[in-house]
Amino acid sequence: MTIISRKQREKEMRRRNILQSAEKLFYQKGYEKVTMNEIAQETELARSTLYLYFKNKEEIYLAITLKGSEILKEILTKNFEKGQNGLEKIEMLTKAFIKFYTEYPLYYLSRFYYQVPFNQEYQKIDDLNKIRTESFVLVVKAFQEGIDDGTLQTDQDPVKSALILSSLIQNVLNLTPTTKMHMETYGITHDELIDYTIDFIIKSVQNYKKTNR
Amino acid sequence: MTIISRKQREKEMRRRNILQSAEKLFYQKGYEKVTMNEIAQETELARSTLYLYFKNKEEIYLAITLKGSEILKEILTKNFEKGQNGLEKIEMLTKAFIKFYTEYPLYYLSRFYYQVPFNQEYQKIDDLNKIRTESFVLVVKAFQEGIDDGTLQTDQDPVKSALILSSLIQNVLNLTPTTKMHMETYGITHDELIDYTIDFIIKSVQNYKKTNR
Amino acid sequence: MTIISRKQREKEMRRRNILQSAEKLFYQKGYEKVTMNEIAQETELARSTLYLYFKNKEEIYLAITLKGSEILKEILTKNFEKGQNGLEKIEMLTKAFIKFYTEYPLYYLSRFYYQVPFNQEYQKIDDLNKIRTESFVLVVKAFQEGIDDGTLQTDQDPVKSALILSSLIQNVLNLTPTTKMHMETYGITHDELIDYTIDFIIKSVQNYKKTNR
Amino acid sequence: MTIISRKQREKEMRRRNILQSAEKLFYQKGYEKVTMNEIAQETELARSTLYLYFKNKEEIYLAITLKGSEILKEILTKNFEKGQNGLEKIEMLTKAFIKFYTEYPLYYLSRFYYQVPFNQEYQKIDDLNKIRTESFVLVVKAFQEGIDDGTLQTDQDPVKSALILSSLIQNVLNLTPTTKMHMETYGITHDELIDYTIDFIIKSVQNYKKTNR
DNA sequence: CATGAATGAGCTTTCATTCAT
DNA sequence: TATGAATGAAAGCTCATTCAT
Repeated sequence: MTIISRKQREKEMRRRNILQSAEKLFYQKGYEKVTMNEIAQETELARSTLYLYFKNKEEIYLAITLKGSEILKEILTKNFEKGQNGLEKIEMLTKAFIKFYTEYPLYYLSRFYYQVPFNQEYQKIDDLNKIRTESFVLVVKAFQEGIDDGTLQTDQDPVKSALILSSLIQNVLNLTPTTKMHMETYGITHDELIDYTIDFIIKSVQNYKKTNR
Repeated sequence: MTIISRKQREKEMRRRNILQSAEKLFYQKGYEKVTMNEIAQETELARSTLYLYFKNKEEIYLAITLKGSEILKEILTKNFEKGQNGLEKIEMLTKAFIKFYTEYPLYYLSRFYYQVPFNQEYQKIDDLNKIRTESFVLVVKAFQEGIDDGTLQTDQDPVKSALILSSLIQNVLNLTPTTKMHMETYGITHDELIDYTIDFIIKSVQNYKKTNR
Repeated sequence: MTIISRKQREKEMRRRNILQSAEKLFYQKGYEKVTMNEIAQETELARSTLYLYFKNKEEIYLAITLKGSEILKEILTKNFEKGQNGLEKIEMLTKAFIKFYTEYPLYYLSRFYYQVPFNQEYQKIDDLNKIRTESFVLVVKAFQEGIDDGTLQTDQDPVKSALILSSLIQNVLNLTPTTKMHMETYGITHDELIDYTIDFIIKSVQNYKKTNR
Repeated sequence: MTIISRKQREKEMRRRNILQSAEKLFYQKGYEKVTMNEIAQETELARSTLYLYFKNKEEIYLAITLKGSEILKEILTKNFEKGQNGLEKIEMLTKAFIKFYTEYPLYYLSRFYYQVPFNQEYQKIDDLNKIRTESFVLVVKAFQEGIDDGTLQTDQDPVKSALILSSLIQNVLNLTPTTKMHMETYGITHDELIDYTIDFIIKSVQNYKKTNR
């Protein structure tokens, strides 16, 4: 039994290694530009060996994206529960995004390269979408709670606000080259921008008529 | 002389045709997935003829992006001048983005595919960056003006707010598949989201202590 | 116009060259074992150039087979008309097969490698089958005529006899390695076997009660 | 000793299993299209285990072919002895082929795929050829006997007739797609064709001057 | 100026075979 | 003995780019 599990562990390890290498490369160059050869070299395996672990390039990509979405969902769920009211929940969720990005920056590629033309048949895409929806629902819930308990502005739409929140955070975490350029021009660091954005979000959604922060 | 200029005009025409076809295709399928063959067919030219007008595929992409950035800058500049104070200028600039997106949707690809790994040598990238910077500066200026004249919240950083504004608008105009999915789940239309986002931005940056909108 | 036709001729020439090389290789090694690379080398073209002339390997194979079937049909048709009665027509058709084989031996591969797993969709296969059927019908007709005019045995089935005739001729023209071995063992040449087979066929189908050959 | 022989029996068993699976697959899809993986799966063994029993794919093929040739030879030998004169022997041999084909259809692949480019070095090919020659010699002998005893036409060449006989039978048992198509066109069944061919053969070789069948 | 033709480099993927365990 | 893992070699095919006309 120990033998089996060792082998399995090793196999799982290899799989993870492949995913790590692929993540890194996808992140650096984008899905299309990365070749199976590069992934193989990065993993120090033969190109053909990759096909023992993944059916094709798409599956590698999907595995990474799925994993990332799962981790994010987990972090979001935990943080959601830590908030005592709607506003706090929004704060905690926002920080959850930051935490995810900081600890697993590579997974962020998922947002950028989600454009990949998957064979629609893939049932795995459904899995992915399910998880992402579950994550998003948390944000909506937090908004709804805050609207109900009066910690957030009561005239806002929870869904639309959730969409805006997600957009903002993703953008500020995963900067485009142009944005980077603007930041350099004005000497702004990434951390500064992140902090500012968090403040901006909170200020924009909280019920300033009620709370005095 | 007239002959020369006619020829030149025709040449310019062809160039534009190529760019139009390419824009459309890049927009539909993404830079990587578009082949020179497709661009040629769309333009009704031979594949090799494209190379008389552009050094390679990258240059076509760059030309489109540059053109789009120029148009955007122009619209922003015009609208900037229409605003009487900082807040109005921010409003006008926000609407300028919408206008640009509505009238030249194809150029929006630029944001998404800006990731294309250009040979750093390209001097054309500098041109592009220059124009984009000029556009961005306008937004910063508007914020500064509003902060100075008291129509915008005085404790905000004009540059960081400009970055957030740009991000938000771009994201809300050019939706990711995931965002689209969330919108479908909750039955939200694109126009609704755009309107909501504009309101959100204005509300977030204006000096609510002073103005009563 | 001459320019166009020259170019077209040259293009047609290349196509033929490719087909010739492919024929030779298919004949020598069998469809599966022949690579596009080999065909390219044999034709002194780049591998990718082949794809300008044929969509894929299957199409090359089909083109050869189709061409061969067309030539055979033509020869059969001509010879069919030369025979004055059924028996003579059978003789002429038999000789037509020999002639075809002698002049275009490579096309004989068609019989052997017809097993190739074509995508059923191919409409070209229908074309091929049509021509082959037309050829076969000629043989059936000849038998029917001979049965009717009494030069062939009257108690035979024209279709089944036609099937046997075709089989025999094809086999004797295109020898399997085992058959070759047997021939070597007994010191029999290919021409001897062909002659003997022709005699055998005629003797077997003719009306010996009537004719005195 | 019993232990050893049990082991040996088991080993022999495995070998046979592999051959059975391979036969089936070769028959269905052709040598080239069958992968070692498929053979392994069909046998419920690991891919690499096949290599303990056979040096490579070719050897599997050869083993099947050899086995088939041995069985055929045996059946031919038995039937040869049952015939009382040359004509009867030819009849019995013809029926032997049919019997072999009916009972061991899979082995028939041997004829079709004999084209496989074996490394000439193989000594096993000599074994195969020896057996096939022995089978063929039987047919020749039967013809010779019939010629000598007057039951077969006396002016025929025993070897050449034997070659024709073999060809005819093999072809009629193992139909090409084209032949199948012709048969469908005219609504002829395989059994009908087989029966007709047997009659045809007998009628063609027997001494009609002497016998009155 | 325009193009048809050609190509080299590179892609994803398959598969027979080897080898350490 | 049996196998899972690994791999090299090769396959078919695509595409941006070049070049002679």
